[in-house]
Amino acid sequence: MGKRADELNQRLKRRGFRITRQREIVLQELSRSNQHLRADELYELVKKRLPHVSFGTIYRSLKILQELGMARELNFGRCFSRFEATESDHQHFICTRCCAIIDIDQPVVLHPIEMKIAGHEVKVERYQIEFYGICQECQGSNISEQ
Amino acid sequence: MGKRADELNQRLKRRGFRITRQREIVLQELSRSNQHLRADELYELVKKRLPHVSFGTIYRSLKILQELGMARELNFGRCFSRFEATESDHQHFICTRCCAIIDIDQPVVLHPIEMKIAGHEVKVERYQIEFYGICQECQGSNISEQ
DNA sequence: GTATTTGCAAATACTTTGCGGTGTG
DNA sequence: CACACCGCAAAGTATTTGCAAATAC
Repeated sequence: MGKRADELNQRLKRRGFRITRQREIVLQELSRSNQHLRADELYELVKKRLPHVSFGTIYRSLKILQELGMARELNFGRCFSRFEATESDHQHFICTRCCAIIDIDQPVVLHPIEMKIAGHEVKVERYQIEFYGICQECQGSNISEQ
Repeated sequence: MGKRADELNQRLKRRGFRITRQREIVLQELSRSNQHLRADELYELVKKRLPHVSFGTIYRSLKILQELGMARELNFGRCFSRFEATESDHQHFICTRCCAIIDIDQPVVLHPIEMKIAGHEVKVERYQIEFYGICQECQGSNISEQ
């Protein structure tokens, strides 16, 4: 059994959830495709292995995976909701024209001094940086540009 | 006429859009309430001044305001879509429990070196940093934390 | 005058939920 | 063998769209 599936089962068990093939496959497909999947794309992938799976199950599994900290929902402006498995900590570039999402793999670290949020008694657990702009492909389809 | 309305009219004209009371009021209400409004909240505010306004108009005006760079849509995970007027550049803290959004007014600057996104031929136009965590109110109503 | 925009309502898109049957622990 | 979970379908929620009337230019 994969290390990842192991982790999932442990976390499910610890929270009183049951171990099911559906949840395992949803996580597998989400992790395997290193992309940012819309719910319907994930549904199609899972359906190849579980032909009778339903959207309800996809959404319910995603919700639990998020609760377990093994998946994350991404919403960027007007673009669709996307989901990704949370393996590495990385940031995203989002094309404001075509909604393409590109992972920024090298760490973008905020200096401690910049993380001070004075005056607000909040507990910051994580931060997420989104870079917005125009992707290479959309630049190409511009009005005469090299 | 307000400076802000002036700016709106100029931008509308430049893009061949027409100047209408609806668009002016949508922008006014969005700017006046220094909050992050859901579409339905904005609708209620505008409705006080234009009793027959419709959701269609709200959404269409918001889309144009965004196109003109005078409003911005915010989506944070599972929380609703919110809209805000783009006056100052600031970042956001989002409570993962109650979806409260707190503005971080002091600048959080990324050092130039940290903005290099090597290997991707993209044009970064802006970035947005979101801090996630638990807000003061939700910390108070805690039950158990590990 | 005419092309854009509005109000209204219906349609759409995405997600959630109720329920009866199924499978895990 | 009890209770969580699934598949299915229907409902819910947020947003978009078609169209005739109103309005900006």
